[in-house]
Amino acid sequence: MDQQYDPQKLEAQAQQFWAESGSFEVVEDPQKESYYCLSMFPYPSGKLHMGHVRNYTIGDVISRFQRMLGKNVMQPMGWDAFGMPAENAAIKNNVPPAKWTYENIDYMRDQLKSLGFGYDWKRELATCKPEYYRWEQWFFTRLMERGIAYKKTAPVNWCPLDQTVLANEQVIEGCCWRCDTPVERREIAQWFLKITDYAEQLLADLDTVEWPEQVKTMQRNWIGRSEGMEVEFEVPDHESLTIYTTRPDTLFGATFMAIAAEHPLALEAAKNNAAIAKFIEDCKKTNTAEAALEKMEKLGISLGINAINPVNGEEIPVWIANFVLMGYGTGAIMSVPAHDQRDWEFARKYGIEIRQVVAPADGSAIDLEVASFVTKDSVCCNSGELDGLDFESAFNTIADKIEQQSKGVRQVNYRLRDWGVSRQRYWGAPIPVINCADCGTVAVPAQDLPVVLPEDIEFDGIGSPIKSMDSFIKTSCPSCGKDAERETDTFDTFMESSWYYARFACPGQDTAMLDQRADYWTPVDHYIGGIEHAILHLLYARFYHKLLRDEGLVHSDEPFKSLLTQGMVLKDGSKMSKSKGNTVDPQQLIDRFGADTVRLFIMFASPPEQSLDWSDAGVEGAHRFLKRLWKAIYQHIASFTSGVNTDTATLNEAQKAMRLKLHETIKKVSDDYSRRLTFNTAIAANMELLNSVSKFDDESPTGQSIRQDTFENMVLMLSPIIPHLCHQLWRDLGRDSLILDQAWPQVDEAALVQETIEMVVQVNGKLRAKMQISAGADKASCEAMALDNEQVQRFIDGQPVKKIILVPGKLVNIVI
RNA sequence: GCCCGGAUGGCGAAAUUGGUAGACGCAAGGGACUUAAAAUCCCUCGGUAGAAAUACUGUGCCGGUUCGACUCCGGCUCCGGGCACCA
Repeated sequence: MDQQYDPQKLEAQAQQFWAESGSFEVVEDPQKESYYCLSMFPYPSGKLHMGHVRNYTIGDVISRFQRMLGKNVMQPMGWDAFGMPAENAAIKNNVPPAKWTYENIDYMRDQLKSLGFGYDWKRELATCKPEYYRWEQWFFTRLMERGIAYKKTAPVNWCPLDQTVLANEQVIEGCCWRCDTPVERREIAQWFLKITDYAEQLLADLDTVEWPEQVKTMQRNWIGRSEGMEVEFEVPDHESLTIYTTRPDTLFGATFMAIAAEHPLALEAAKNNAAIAKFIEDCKKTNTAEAALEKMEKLGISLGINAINPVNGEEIPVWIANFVLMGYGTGAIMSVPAHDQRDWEFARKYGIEIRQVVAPADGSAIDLEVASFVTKDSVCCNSGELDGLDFESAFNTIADKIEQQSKGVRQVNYRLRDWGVSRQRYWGAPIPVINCADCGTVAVPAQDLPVVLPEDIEFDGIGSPIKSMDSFIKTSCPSCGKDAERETDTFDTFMESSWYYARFACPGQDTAMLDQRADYWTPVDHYIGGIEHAILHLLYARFYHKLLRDEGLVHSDEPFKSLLTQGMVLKDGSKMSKSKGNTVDPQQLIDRFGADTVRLFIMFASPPEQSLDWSDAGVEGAHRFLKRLWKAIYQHIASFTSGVNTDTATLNEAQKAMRLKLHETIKKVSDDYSRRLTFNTAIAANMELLNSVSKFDDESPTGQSIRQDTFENMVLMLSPIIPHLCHQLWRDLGRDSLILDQAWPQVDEAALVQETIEMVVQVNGKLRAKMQISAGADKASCEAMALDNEQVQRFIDGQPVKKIILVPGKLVNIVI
């Protein structure tokens, strides 16, 4: 064993050993319990950032720990390789997106290897490769057949100068990022997947997964199930207006109707009213992002026509309002300003009546001059036969009546909208559709797949190059054989990331999307990734898994059994990003301190779900611990001769205390690794253990054996986090087995038994004394000893004791 | 705007089921070793008062429940994440 800890040398050796022995290559083994540990694959942006290092270290620690529990662990890695940054880089550096992407992948793969992650590299995939996306294209054609994929118009951000579609992130304060032209909203035909058909399942199955409650709540809110009614309002001389409301109990309070700018009734009115046409035109000049829509000023214009309220026959005016969207519900609402805040603001602005029709159930007063009153804990008033009824009774009474009169129906609605998968961009998987003048949209037949994205292109950034590439576009109709054109839109990159986890199980499969190996490995046992993916990616992947199931390709309902959402990596209180200039390059730290130091610090600095504030000084602290550990073991083996021999019957007090500390640590650390996933406290416990064993200077054969046993267990416990160092130390401790294949340490319950314990004594809940008492002491003797304590007597000061609360083994609280 | 989180010493954090607030580490200060520095080792380290023992006080703010609250409840403030074409 070297006297000095030399991470560069030792890490290179360990990594070479793992690569040469194929230590992390796995195959299906029905005899062993499988464990699929997956970290969200990276976008190959150039080089690893600290968020990646954190994500992949967490996954690697869990994988190595599960392997020590005897499971058949699969941990793959790949590349989420399509997306806009490659296009941006292409413009900036004048290099084709494909070349840029492949070079980044090569560089980042080396970085991952230098961090010692235990990936099965034989399973590596990149989503931009035709052998990957061909199955996505094939699956899409299956979804077209099943009616899950369909085409409809939807709004996009449009730059009128560049004549191109913009992503939300390319719209800066309402203007095009490239030419600063004000952006417009434009309706174009796009492909959608009917995720709304699966809304109920996506909601219900959330109860079956072990995910953070926070994420489940976010998904529930996103799906947004609501029970309400569609109600029809007659409009004299026009088609009637159907609205959706979750509050039919407030129908008597409707004082106007509001419809979307794209609503047929609005478009009809615009034909002979210039002011209305102008207003509709203005509505198009807003961003399509929800945040922008919600923050903009509420504006409207009256159509000058009235609708008839079916509950009381009242005529109320119809307005166009910019906060009503055609894509939600029916594109029309009834407005009850007294009991909806948006309606309230709108009514105040345009001087519309605010009529209270429900009051707080607890009888408290409300002030409609200040704000609307919206809770469902309410009682009806000013509402005819509904007066005095609570929300539920009023809902049912009015719903029954409206349904009897055929003026509306009960309706469950979801906030969730169908998934728009078309992107008007170049660097993505081509949508496998051919547009024929006679046959319409025709799916590309399976034998003609993949539709390969041309990679050798000139990219100017203004529009996708394949949109003007005849060699790509011109083809013949698979149905009638006549000249036809390919679809030039590509898929949303969430399509690729929605099924990669299943494809990892089936490397080399080139005749099918998935095979039976997917059933051995999926669902993923543990999925690890950023909290920023809590809704979109995780919801789409859940949806896709159900689609795969319904196609018979997998046989489970959910893709990810348990989920760990890691927090952000921050520097000086804000997220590390290039734009803020506060990034720390992991590579420099790896080169300087070694991968183990980086892994240790990142796992020690905070628990995985919390944000992590980067500290360069903390890294040095982590490095110091590794040097201390090395030195302690070096000194130990210099004098250690005997084998491990701990005859526990004859131990002295210090020896018993050392074994107690070791087994307390094993117990705590096992719980931290398996149940709590708090690796920071697992590391802290091992630091304490090192501090204890360093003070344990018993050089007797028994003492040495206890020290050897302690070090062996410490190295085992730390090996998932600092695998290179532990790989070496295990051998230096005289073990010729491979630490990777060692079993996780076992707690010796006998070592945990103590004769005396410390109890805390409180007077009126305040800590006043501590006492040593025999572990088996009964209630009475605990109380007697506590009352007898001098310090306690001082605080009781002769006052009568009202009661004594005893928490066994912990504390006595004397109440006076 | 809507949804979801978070806030504990100079800093990162710990306190797992309502039961000793600050484990572990960083930084800082003092000391040992050294010609010197680095490295290493030892000591101190929430605040106030005190030589000390110790006392009081302290977990973003205001209030509540409880023998007992960082932990539970109600109301705020500030910070972070997501909001459907960033991944």
